Amino acid sequence: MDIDPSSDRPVFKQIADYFRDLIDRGELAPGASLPSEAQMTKTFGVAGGTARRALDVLRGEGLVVTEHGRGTRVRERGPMLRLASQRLTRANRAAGLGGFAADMRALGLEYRQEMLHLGEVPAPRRIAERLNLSVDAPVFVRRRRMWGGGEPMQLADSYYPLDLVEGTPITEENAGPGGSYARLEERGHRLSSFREELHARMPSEDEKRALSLQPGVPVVSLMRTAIDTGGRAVEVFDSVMSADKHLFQYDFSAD
Amino acid sequence: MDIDPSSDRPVFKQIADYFRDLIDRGELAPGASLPSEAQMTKTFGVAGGTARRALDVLRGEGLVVTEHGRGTRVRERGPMLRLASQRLTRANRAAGLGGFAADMRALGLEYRQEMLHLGEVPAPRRIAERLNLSVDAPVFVRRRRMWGGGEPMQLADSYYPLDLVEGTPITEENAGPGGSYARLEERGHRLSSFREELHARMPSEDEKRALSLQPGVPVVSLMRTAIDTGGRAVEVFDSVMSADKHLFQYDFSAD
DNA sequence: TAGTGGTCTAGACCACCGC
DNA sequence: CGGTGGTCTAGACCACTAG
Repeated sequence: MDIDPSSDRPVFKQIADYFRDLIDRGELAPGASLPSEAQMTKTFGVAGGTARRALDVLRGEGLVVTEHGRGTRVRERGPMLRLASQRLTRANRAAGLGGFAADMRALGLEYRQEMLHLGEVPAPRRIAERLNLSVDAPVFVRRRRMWGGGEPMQLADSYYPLDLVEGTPITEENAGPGGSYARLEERGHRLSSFREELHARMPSEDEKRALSLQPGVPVVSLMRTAIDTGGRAVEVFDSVMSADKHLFQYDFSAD
Repeated sequence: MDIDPSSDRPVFKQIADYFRDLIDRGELAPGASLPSEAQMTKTFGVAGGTARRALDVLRGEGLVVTEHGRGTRVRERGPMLRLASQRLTRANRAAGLGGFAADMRALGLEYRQEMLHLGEVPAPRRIAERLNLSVDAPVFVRRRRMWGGGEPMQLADSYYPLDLVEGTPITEENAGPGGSYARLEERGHRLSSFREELHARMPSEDEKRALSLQPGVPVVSLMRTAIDTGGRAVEVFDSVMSADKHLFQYDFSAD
């Protein structure tokens, strides 16, 4: 409890250090309660604001979660979804499941998708670049929120050149068995390769809401471009998901 | 400047919203100064603590950086390093550069590595699992901090089974041309494949210091396992780097 | 209702920056 | 030196949770 007000290190950081240490060492197990702010003012001899700032630090690091009126607890971490590049092989697609559905099925979680938008939009720059179109050229987008195990798992926007999706179920809410990749292949665009680009950052306010993110949890943006055997980019899949719940695995040759 | 003290939304969040909006819309360009806290107390009619909390929010989101005595500015984002899986092909290794050195060379940044530790350590669980050893079995580690363009870029620990590195330059500060992968191949362990596992999270205090991370910037943990043609794991490369400065790209077949 | 967190104030004092 | 952020206090008032 060694808080030293005369130290160079600010008191609120010392208090944060104290609890971080307890958590790291497992003496405060996930789910365990931290003392209330009022308690801390007594045991550490500080004002309420100072106790509060210490907790702010831990919240910002994602170590604890606070519920108004109930107190502050050590965060419990759910299992992580391991997204391996093999999930997108033809064999897996042939099983009749789209990418995300297959992932969730593998984990035994029930799955559902919520369609947020379906229709033509002008291509944002990052999409246009990858589809080899000009910025603001019309593209077809399927914008949805994917749920797994009753929790929002990712925001996923799939973009397609218009000519590839007209008259296919890709423009409908249900893209059919095997997902939209299966539809593209039926239409003669046999998929040849994927490029995935990953980037982590803090979420925007909207993303925090849409994914029910705790404070202090980053998101991963995954952008996947699907290329057909003719070398044409036929889809850009642009998604955002909680970094907390996802781990990405890629296997590749050393040659 | 529409701050409404009677709104449900807390005043400090409204102030944060106001500046976030200016930044998003580009009206406050990277490098531009925000008003001082004292200024804000006047223009928004709030106490100092409230103005400060608004800035805390923006700092936590990584949108602004504050320098003591100098003020708060919109963060300037440096260029991102694109780490493509192709960087580890044999052709690139043959060019005589280790993985990181090649990346930095490609960007025209000068490069240097700082050795933090070189020697035997008991294998942590995550390493032992990947090298197929038991936990705490002795392994050889090269623990270093990589610098690029004068900034710390990553913390990188390479772990090796003891029998693979004894008597090789891998145990020395300079592993020689082509890096340790080249040494392993010379010793008859021709590399066959790599597995990379990525995961993003907020940094620990130590990582923040070692990588000079701004508040509100997540890190990416990249763990790479190198497999030789005999199917043996010959190295685990365990690294942590600023999410701000790195983007990861993987190309793989759709078959 | 008692206990918890959430917001806000007014002011003190210190530390760092740049002129 | 004046201006900037950084820490801390003491207290008011509100909102949510649970018994």
